Amino acid sequence: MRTVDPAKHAAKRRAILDAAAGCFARDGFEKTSTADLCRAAGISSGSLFHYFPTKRAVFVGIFEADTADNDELLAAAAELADPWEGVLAVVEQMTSVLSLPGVVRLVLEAGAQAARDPEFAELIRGNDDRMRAGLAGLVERGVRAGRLAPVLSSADAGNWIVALVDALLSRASLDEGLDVRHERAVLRKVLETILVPVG
Amino acid sequence: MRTVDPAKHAAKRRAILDAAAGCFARDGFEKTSTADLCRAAGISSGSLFHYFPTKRAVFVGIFEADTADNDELLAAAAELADPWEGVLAVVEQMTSVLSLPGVVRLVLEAGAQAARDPEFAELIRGNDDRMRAGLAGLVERGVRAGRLAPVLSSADAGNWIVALVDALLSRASLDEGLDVRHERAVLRKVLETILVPVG
DNA sequence: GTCTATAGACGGATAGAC
DNA sequence: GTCTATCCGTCTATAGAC
Repeated sequence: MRTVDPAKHAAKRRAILDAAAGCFARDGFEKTSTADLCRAAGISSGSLFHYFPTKRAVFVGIFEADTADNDELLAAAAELADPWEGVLAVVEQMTSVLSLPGVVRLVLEAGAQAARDPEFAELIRGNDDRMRAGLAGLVERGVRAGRLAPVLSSADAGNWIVALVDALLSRASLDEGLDVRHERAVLRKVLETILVPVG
Repeated sequence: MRTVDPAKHAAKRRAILDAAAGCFARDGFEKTSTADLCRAAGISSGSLFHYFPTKRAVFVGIFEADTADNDELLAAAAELADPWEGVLAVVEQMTSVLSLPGVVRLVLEAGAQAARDPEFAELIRGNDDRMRAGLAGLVERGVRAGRLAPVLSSADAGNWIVALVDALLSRASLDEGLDVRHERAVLRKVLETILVPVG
């Protein structure tokens, strides 16, 4: 008999990843034990290692899921008529997690882990690269349409938009009382100064 | 002993911190064992715990030492006649560690640790605050002298200069092959666009 | 004999993987 | 639940300066 239901398998996997994300965000990768993961997901240790070969695989799995989300976001932005609006939409979405401390911490943890896990770093960098390329494309379109007159090349602009968002995230994680609304406004001002929307 | 030699004690402490910084940068806080620290510093566990009560205290000690360094840097910059040059000097110094992968990784690790160690976060944030305030002061002086015409308030400018540098650091940690020279040039261009040096 | 500095063994606890 | 490995920090012991 076929005891394998792929949909159910994927759903369980996702449920484990969701529970694990909370653990990793709260305690970090190293200090999260596999027992913690089992408890959070409400499963046995046998079950955990059925779905993932190692603790690391659980952590990596969380960020593999991000790739698709980012592509969606960029595709949606690319469909907007105004590239400047597209840039703003992407930035807004990227900074929307500022109100979710767990996500910010998870990003921090990913950065630290990537520093000593080259394979994982490649995954993270791949995600970032897509984001940078997508934003660079939006800027380039804006330039061609005469909508943007950036002081940087499109490629540099894409890179630094992502960098600015990252900087805001990391500061938010350190400064609990940060005025998110204000900083987002300043970020927008900086973007305007660099990208120079026209018309 | 009456004859405690404070200089010798401080020197040994510093030597341990230096050795530890390498370990923490390479392996992270959690994965660095106290035995690793002892090996790196060439001392015994008894000695290590004579100078520091816990492993965490060693880690924290590394960043406590930074406070003084930053203050020095800001003081030196404040003495320059031209505030814009002062800003550039500070930024140059802050980004000089880009070629030292160890330092970059240590910064990453600090961010991750701060996310779950409020007391340590306060130390890091304190260091950052001084930096932000110092830069804001430089910008403010530039404005009063008619040397700068920034598109942001001085306080916001100080905040975002630090953010820009942080952004560059975090990107460098992920992307080994980053063209540091180019990115520093772009950073300078961005600073010029935001701060608008006049004359 | 008191104090600092050093060394290194050891214990109780906990981890990951199965 | 098992099994092996590892870890942090304590504890005891030794050496020398006063």
